[in-house]
Amino acid sequence: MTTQHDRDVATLRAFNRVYTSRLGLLDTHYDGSPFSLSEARILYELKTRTTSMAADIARALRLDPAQVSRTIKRFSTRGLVVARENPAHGRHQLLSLTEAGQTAFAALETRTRAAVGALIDGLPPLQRSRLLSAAATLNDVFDGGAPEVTLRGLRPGDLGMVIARQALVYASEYDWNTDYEALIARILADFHDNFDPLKDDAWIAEAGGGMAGSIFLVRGDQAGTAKLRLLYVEPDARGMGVGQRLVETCIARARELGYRRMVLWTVSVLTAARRLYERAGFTLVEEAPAHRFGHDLVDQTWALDLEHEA
Amino acid sequence: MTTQHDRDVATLRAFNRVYTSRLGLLDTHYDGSPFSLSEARILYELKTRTTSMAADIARALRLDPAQVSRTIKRFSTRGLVVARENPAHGRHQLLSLTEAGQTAFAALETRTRAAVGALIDGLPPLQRSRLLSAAATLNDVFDGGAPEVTLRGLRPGDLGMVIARQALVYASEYDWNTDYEALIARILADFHDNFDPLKDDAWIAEAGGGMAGSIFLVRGDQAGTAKLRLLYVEPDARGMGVGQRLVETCIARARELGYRRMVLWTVSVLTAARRLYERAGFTLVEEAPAHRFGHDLVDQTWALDLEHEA
DNA sequence: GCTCCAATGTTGATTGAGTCAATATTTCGA
DNA sequence: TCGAAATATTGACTCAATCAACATTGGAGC
Repeated sequence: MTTQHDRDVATLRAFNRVYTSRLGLLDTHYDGSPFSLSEARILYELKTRTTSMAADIARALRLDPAQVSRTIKRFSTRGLVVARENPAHGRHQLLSLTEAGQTAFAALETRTRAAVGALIDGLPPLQRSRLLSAAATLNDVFDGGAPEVTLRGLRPGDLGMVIARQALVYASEYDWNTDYEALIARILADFHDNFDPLKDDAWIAEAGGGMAGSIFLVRGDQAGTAKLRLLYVEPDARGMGVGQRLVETCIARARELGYRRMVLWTVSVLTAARRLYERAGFTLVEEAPAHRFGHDLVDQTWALDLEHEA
Repeated sequence: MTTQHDRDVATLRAFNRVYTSRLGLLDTHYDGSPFSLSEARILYELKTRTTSMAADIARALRLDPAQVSRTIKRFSTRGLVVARENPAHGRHQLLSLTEAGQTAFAALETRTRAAVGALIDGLPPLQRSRLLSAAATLNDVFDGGAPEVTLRGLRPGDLGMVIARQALVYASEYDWNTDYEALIARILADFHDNFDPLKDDAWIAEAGGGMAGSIFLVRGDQAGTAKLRLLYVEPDARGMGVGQRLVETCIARARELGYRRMVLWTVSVLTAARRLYERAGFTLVEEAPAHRFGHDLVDQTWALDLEHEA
């Protein structure tokens, strides 16, 4: 039996093979280029970090200091690099490109850009955009550090994404049918059409360039009562405090807008959400069985007094 | 000034650098492994293509025949590979792994899988899923051949994706406001709630694992009249015949369901869609200016007689 | 039949990549 | 002040990569 983990490993290994055979040539020794791949990488480091030690380059590129030393020596004899003494530290030497080195680098850049450009241009638009968005994602995953969670207001496409993600996730996790999707589509259409900036609000949580969650604040049926609606956290973003931030932000805004009470409707199977509500001070005020989304569920109403809480 | 193309090239080159420094070690010479990266690649080819010539391997891996020859020779002396004469062709030799070769390969596989698995497990869930989906996309872009366009029925999440993509694309291309998003959210909620399999239908076009377009068939106000709604083609998938296939499929289904006439509502700025309608035989029956989605647009109604056409 | 050509596989030669070990030098902290 | 750690270099070695030369074989074309 193959687990998801096995399949993930296979995917990544296949990617590795594809990369080595199809893309690896991207940086390799173009016909007639005076630089090998390794030399080009070192040259790139010399250019970007204007003054640097050989040891810095070795660390950045995970190369052996011996190899860097020899490469720098070759560059020196070719007149591409000069090593100045560091007055502040006798053992460090400051490497920098000469005029000739700058010129050689520029020529290499031009050639590389042209080659990469040709590869991109050779792809049909769909493939190109898929390639580039995947490449950008990988850059961010490996170079972007820990993904930061940010909250923002609604933008075009957000309503649809909220509908799509919730419908898909609850269909796969709880086997809910598409009644749920239609329900939230209508809720969000109403939210937009009745939107009053003094009574309503909404937030999208973003992490790593994608949606990580969402929450909506809507006026309730009675004056002074707000409704918290459609709290959602992406499965992959769980455990990052996204839900708590959304709930807290929503409650704080409700207070700002002068609401005295907040209610929300949910169903009992959504246990992760339940914990968030409890933590925020909500209490369960009503429960009733209901047949929804193809299942026998238990409707719940939770409420929070906004006046007599911290 | 930097064009989009320049940025794309930079993205891909950054990806290349990130890959070489962060992921390149994936296949490299694990401590104590008896195989170098190049040897491991050749071993992999020997395993997967059960019998093969050295020349095949050289072509597959874009290696020099000389290098393959020498590597195979090393493998032979280590007892990992045997070369049998090809009775059909005296110059070709059939290479295959010995028992020892199979064992060595299996050990290498185990070690590699463990290393890749450790890398995956070391990532937080969000990063992991982003990495894997990007890797899968790249595999498909480079190994999957031309993306095939397929049509399918609705699944959970589709309504939301249709809303999200149309809202986002028309906002960026025509600067429409979010009224449009709310409008189609309501249209699709109604579509779901009133759905009758004998009168309504919907299709999602897929290409390369993502949505490439969509179209909806809905019963009209008058008996015998169908409405074509929400035709949409992803910008990246334009020019692939997606729109035409959607329209043709929709019309064919309308005929099947016994409709005698088909109408559609659109606005005049959607010129690409207009061409599709004309091509399918629709004729413009009504035009009226209207202020919609934050702009002065021209509403259009098109109609197609389903009885007296091919 | 024959010749020419292309493909296959091998070997030699050379340069660079990659790794390990040893060493000289310098700085910095205990 | 001493020793640890970092920097830079050199030697030694194996493999990767590339080019050139060459022998061998099968097949296309005559």
